[in-house]
Amino acid sequence: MDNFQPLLDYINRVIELTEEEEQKLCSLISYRKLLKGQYFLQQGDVCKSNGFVVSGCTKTFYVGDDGQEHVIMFSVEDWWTSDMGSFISQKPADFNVQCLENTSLIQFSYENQEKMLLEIPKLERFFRLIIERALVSSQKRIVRNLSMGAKDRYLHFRNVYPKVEQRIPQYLIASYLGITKEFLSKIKGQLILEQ
Amino acid sequence: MDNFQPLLDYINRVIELTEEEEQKLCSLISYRKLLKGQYFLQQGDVCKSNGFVVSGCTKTFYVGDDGQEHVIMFSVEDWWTSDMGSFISQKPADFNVQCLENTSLIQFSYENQEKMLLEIPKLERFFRLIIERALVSSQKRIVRNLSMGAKDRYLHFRNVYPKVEQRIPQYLIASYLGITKEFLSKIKGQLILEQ
DNA sequence: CGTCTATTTGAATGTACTCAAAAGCGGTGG
DNA sequence: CCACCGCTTTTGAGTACATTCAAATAGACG
Repeated sequence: MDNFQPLLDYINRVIELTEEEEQKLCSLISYRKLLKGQYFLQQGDVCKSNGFVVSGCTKTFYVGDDGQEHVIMFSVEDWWTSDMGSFISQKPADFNVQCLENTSLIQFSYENQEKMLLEIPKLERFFRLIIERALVSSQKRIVRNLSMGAKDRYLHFRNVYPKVEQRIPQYLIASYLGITKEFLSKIKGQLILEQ
Repeated sequence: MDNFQPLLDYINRVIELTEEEEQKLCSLISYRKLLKGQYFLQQGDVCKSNGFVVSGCTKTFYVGDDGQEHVIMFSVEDWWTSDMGSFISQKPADFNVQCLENTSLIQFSYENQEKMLLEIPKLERFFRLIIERALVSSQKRIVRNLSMGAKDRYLHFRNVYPKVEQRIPQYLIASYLGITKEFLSKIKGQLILEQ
């Protein structure tokens, strides 16, 4: 399937798959298109598949007891999207995943992912490596949240994901950074005055 | 080696190793004792090994530009300790790992870990699974930091790690929670008044 | 042009921090 | 056994960073 090429490229940057393995893999995944606003996963449902974003963008968010939304992550091209906690345990999800744009993604269902790991053991390594990297990023984010003020967290975000910033509404970025939309607006105002 | 039993038990709770594999594994790891206050890893050094804590306790922390310490995690019995970012890239570490008590741990050196993954492919799965769990915890911690006030974060910590709380000085717990020691003290005072 | 959503602005408030000082708590030695 | 030391915790006053709420402004789209 032509549609799966971005994923195969992504995987082959980490490990090397044979033709055969690629075919096997492609037989176990599926392609899906979602419209802006559609949910890939809803809080309370079991996360039955991991998504690899081919185009578009999703936000993963948590709705607290007070009804407030907290953005956990954005997923753009070549990123994964899911509620990993729900996926690995097959228990109800804590998070929602919703499309911020029309989004195409490749789905790994729980059953098929298990199957492909048994049939293509190399993928164990692949997933270990990418999850290691994700864990490192996650830890670094915790450190930033502990050690930086809101302004520096915003500047960091802007430097690291300049393209992501441009396609996502500011109030969602504020939520991702752990601040209110009003305060982010004030920070931006201040940054403009500074130079 | 008798000393490695806690690790073998831990691994066998996740996957199943044969006698042979256990022996192979044990030939590639080493046992190490550190005293209270000693460093397992220092910021700037390359993290050459992952540690599995058999007894004792370590803190992993980051020293910011302003000189302030930020505790990333505590590792007690049956937990891992390292700077994963440094370990997987073999680049200088951002974090320090220091013993809060006399600590015994099992070391996985970078080279030997690679070797064992090649010789015991099952371990790829093992590490994938435990890292997945670590990533889920890390994400949940981010959510707590975004969605809860300091008091609720403390209560959560106290509920989830009651034993850990008792053996670690309060000012380090404050740092882990992302608040000052003074403020944690005030929260505790307030909690006592409340009931 | 009007409507809807997103962003900005301002004033009042709250949560958590800083700094300084005092109190508590082990351990050690006289 | 008590006095002293170093380290941790507590307390308080003043401050800073970030939030809330309300209202005004700006942008996007039909």
